[in-house]
Amino acid sequence: MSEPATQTNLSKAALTQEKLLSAGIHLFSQQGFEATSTRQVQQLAGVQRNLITYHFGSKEAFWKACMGQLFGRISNSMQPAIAQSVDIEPVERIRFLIRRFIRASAAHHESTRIMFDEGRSGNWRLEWLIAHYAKPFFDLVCDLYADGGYKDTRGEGTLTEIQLYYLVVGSAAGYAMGAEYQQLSGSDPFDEKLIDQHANAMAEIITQNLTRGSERK
Amino acid sequence: MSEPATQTNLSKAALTQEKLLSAGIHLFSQQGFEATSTRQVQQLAGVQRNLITYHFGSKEAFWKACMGQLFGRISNSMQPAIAQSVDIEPVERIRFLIRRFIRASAAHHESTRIMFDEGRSGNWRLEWLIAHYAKPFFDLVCDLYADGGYKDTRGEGTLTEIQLYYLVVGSAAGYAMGAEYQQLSGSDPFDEKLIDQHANAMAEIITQNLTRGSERK
DNA sequence: TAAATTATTTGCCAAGTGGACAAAATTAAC
DNA sequence: GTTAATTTTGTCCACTTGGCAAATAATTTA
Repeated sequence: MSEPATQTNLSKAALTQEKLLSAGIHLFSQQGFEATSTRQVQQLAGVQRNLITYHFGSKEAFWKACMGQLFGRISNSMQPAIAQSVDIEPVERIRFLIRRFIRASAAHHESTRIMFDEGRSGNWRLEWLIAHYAKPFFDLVCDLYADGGYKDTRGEGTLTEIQLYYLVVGSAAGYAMGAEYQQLSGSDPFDEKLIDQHANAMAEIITQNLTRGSERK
Repeated sequence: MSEPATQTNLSKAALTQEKLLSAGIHLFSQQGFEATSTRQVQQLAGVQRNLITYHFGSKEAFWKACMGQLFGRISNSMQPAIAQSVDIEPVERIRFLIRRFIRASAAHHESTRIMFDEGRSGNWRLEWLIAHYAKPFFDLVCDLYADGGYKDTRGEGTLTEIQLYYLVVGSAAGYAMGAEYQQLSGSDPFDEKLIDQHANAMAEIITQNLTRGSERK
């Protein structure tokens, strides 16, 4: 009666968990961890009041489960692309991966909000996010940065690795701030054509700056 | 005894207000509006418990006062630069203003956090921020976008106005997320040299993409 | 089908919060 | 010295929250 369910459980319980995770991802990303109550999550999920404790043990464990699911989705989208593009010429590969990442940022805009929330002050959530998501992604950026020849021109008009990281991540801010985007521009941030345009432009902008840096040298 | 103080008041009361505003800006930007209590603000400010109500009337009015001060600082830094650069050649002016804005974003990184918080869902705070800050700034971006000749090449590898807006604003995400930046890169985001490098690189990147667009035409 | 395990529902609480009102006490102004 | 401005202290009360525990229901197993 008191043992948490395992992942191998079948439909009913698994469905409840899925509903909770979806609601949790949404609310944690919209309001942050502290401002989100488990009751709120359960209500949005349309399930009864104590099922988070039952299925996940605690609010903290539930948050980690939500993040695992959210960043797992992104990983599922990026990892194959990363692996399959190893043989492509570096600059073209960067272009490809940037486009891919921008589209993933739009599709999973909750992740941007989460990072914007938790990146401000150090706590156990930031630790978790860095270890499971930010650090691996930053390492990838560093690898691509080196492959693209950025390092040779450092310091002139070029970005450091971490600045490049935030340029890419930050450019997805519009997806995280749908309400503001909408009110400022009058257009829908999730319009597929606009997302593609954004993805293409970012790929151009960054590799272009990279290439120019090489030419300058 | 119950009338709020006017701005013309002298030192003692004015000092209390300043301390409250500084603490309020810090906490609102660090935790968001809902998660920040007036007691917390007063404690950080080192003043007694009911002075927010006394000096500002309510938490809501206090928030607006904080935002007025914060965005006023940015305005004080940007407006003269905008006015004094009207005669400079468009692309060079864009370069100049971008550098200026990036430095202001680093100096007043609270503003980025606030926008990242409030841009997510529409409420009276977003209304206020858009009317007093985001809209005027977005209009400026649109003007510069037009002056720079972006409009002629739209749709190829270039950004829309709103995408450009978020590219610039979002690239300052690193200043808003000091803890994450620090842990990822090991360096201090507020190092003056790094800020300058960032400002210069952003100016290069954007005008370069702009120029390339024109050449393509 | 009975027993056992898993899952959901409901009751409850102990503690804490938070903004605002009110009145006293202190300080400054005139 | 009287008046007004400012600070300090007291208090309220509705509301929230995470979690524990027990009751009920559903599902599985023997």
